[in-house]
Amino acid sequence: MPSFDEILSKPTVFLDRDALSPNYIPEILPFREKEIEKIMKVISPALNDQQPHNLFIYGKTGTGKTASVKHVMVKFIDMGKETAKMCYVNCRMYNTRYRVVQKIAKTFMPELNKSGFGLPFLYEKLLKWINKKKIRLVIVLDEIDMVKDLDDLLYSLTRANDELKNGSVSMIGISNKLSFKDSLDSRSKSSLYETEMIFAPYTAVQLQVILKQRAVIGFKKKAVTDSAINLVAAVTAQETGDARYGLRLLLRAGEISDDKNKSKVTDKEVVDARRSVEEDLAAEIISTLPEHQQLVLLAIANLMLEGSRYRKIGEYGENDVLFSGEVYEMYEKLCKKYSKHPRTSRWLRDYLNDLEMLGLITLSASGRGVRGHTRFIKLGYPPESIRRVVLRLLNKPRMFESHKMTGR
DNA sequence: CGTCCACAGGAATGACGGGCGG
DNA sequence: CCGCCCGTCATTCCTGTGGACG
Repeated sequence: MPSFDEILSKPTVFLDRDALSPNYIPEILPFREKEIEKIMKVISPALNDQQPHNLFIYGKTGTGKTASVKHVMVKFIDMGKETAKMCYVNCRMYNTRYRVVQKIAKTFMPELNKSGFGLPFLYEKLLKWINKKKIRLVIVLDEIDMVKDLDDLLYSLTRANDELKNGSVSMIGISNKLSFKDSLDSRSKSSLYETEMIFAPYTAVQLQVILKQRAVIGFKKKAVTDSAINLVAAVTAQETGDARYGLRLLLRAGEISDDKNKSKVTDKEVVDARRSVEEDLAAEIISTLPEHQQLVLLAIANLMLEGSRYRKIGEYGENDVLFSGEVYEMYEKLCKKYSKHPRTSRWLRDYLNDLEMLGLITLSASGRGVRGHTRFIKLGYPPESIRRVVLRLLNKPRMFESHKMTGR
């Protein structure tokens, strides 16, 4: 049995692992100077007792949107202006109008930190506070496309400005989906898109610089070869250009070196790391999913592996697409196996949309119809990985929420 | 040409749980 | 403690779409 001391005294290539976390905000964000300046420009009126324009930021995952905004936020707060406030809301967690408003209200008025208050009550309280203190409030809505009743939320927040005699409310919306723009009604669209910014994906060369910057902080001197970093950058650029992916790859490569008691991270570790990172990313998302959604994923993965009832090879171009009907059948079968009560097929249709939002599956309209309206379903990750991950979660379950009633 | 199939997604409903005021 | 309000989630019911089929 090893002791903690033994484990901690093991040699390691790391200096500060936190620097490799996607949440780490470095002093300098390379290749985002212009973007940061623009964000500062947009919200600067708040520091001057004026109402800033709303801002919408679009860019693929891992292009530094959140990091840039948070960077600006730190500077904003450093100004120490009493009447200028910023509030960051991650809409993945606060995904309804109610939850968002509650989050904002409780950030500034901790005494409201409980549920049970009605939305109008919280809203009034918030307005009163802004009005009384003449606050210029800037709300950052990260992953704004996750909000289910976004139109209502935007309406409430814009309308606030009509009701306020003093102070104002502005928003910064951040999204990695362009398509969700269409689902907004035109009034909220025009208010949210007063100013618009686009973050382009990093190029391989830019990724190299970014990764090198983090590696210097995160790893011991000379612990990573230049060639390994370049490989990570190349692989990442080739995948999606998602800087987060690159960081994770680097971190995992370091862990592999430590496991093997090597003092250097080389190309070989990067290659090995690549295999496990993909599965990790999926596992992370899947583990936060409710049980029934996991079963749906398992159903899809099974069908992809075993072949589908309707599908004839190559019939609809891609030969690995599924219909929602067969997914539901398989899901019912799995429910039986795990003795859960299946939800209805109506529920499934809504949750397929949710899973698409998370990037776990892809839905595409069959268009000029296979069967009227039907969507093709594809997995965003290799089915073997998904199956492995879900089975692991299903069998050794639930440290949280285990007391929740499942059946009926 | 009408009907049916297989699906999409809107609206209404009801169970549930937290928190309030009395 | 009770009844009530509120938000959330799943179910039920329903209308709409468009190719296949008789």
